[in-house]
Amino acid sequence: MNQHSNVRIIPRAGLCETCKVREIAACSVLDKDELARLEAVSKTRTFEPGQAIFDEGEDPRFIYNLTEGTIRLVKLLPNGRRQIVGFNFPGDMMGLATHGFYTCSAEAITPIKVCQFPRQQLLDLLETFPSMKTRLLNIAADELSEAQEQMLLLGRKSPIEKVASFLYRLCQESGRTGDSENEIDLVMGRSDIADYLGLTIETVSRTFTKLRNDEVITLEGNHHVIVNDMDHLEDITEEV
Amino acid sequence: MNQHSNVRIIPRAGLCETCKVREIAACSVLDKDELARLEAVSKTRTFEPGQAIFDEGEDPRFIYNLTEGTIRLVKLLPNGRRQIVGFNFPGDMMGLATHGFYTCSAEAITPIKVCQFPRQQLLDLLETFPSMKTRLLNIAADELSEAQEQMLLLGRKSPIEKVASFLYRLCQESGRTGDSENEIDLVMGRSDIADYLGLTIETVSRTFTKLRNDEVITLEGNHHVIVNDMDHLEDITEEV
DNA sequence: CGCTCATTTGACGCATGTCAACGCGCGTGG
DNA sequence: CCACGCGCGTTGACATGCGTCAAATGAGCG
Repeated sequence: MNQHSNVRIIPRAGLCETCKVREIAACSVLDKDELARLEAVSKTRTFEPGQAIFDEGEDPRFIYNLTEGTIRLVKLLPNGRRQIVGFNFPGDMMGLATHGFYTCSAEAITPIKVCQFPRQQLLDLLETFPSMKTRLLNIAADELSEAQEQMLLLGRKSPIEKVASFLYRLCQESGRTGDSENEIDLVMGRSDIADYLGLTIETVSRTFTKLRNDEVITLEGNHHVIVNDMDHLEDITEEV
Repeated sequence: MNQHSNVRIIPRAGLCETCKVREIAACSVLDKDELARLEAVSKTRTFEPGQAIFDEGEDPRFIYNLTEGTIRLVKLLPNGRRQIVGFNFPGDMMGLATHGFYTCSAEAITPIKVCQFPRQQLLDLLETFPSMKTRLLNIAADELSEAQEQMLLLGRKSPIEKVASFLYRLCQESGRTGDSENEIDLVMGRSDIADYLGLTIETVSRTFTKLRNDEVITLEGNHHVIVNDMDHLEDITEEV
């Protein structure tokens, strides 16, 4: 499963300054000197689609910052049941939430790049970076809000509300990062979407079909979605 | 709904020192001097069962620390649908997770006492309390782990697995706080349990009955549960 | 162009929700 | 002290939405 063996470890040399998530990641609050100290303990690593960055239950030796690509956070149950508890995009931190072990696995969906920090070294450094500690606290509070929203979705929404909510969130995210808020690329497959929304792939597929037939969305291939009626989509997220 | 009007505001006078959650709450890491400064901005308030401490969507002016009693964190959907995203017990912080507004309501289940801090004053103080900021970061990370576990439960577990998981967690909590880990008091009603587990009250009731008939648990009244076979209960939490 | 895997579509059954009635405990008032 | 009503929980009958299983279609890629 976990193919840690053949990952490339890229030596760092003033890379933070040119980092693609320099402006949005947790380290964005650091000054040049602090950033240099952080960089001194960090490594850049790459993973291919399907590879695990870490596995649920492992000793959480590292904390990661995703700089390129998309990953899924996965929890497993006997019987092959799977729940995706979140998708991470560039700028997101992974591996902070633990109980003495990683509480979920992190798997690359696309080719990814991460910034890897030895956990204890990062936590030690954090004690000298008050601004970054505050930043992390805010990030954690935000993630908690998102998790609560997802609990509402999983516990009380119908399949069509779930899918609409999922698409609507991606649109907002897309809008915030400067891209068109009416077009989104789904880098994850239907089965990832199903395991994120607590549905089967068949139900996800049927729901996409229904949204297409109702002309709320247009599908160009399986991974590109155009939202024709954003207001209607928003209505569907909390249908009566 | 929200009956803020008739709550009692109790003046503080060195109360932190005798606080019942002094050893477990986030403020436990503070020294005497720091505690005095924290206490200076705090108020103690009490609420009766059913009263809201704050409501979803409100301006998050305060952060709270629960010192006595039990509260539920609630999110609502049109159609009367409700999801309880968590229960809080003495020592828990409330109101940290926000997006510029409270992301859920907090309602007293039992009579409660809280310690109320003006949000910005607490955040300002936090900048001078590095140890408490670290503590809060750890607490937030823990809550995130719990939220992920709850997503797994809501998205992928069967009713009996959900109820068993719920009871099993309460037993562990009970064990950690020094009480018997085989007996628990359910302060919340069946409808709170249902809305926490993403089920209907009927299904919760039937599932309790099944666990009783299978002699996994014994019910003494509706609110006191004795676990007869903890290993069996644990097995049921992830049945194949 | 053809293979493979992902996705879609269809048929079917069951688990869980819905609706309704009943029971029980508790507080209130006669 | 008992009768009554109300809220909460339980139980039963029924319906249906979503999961399961199976087959067809389509997209991506060598």
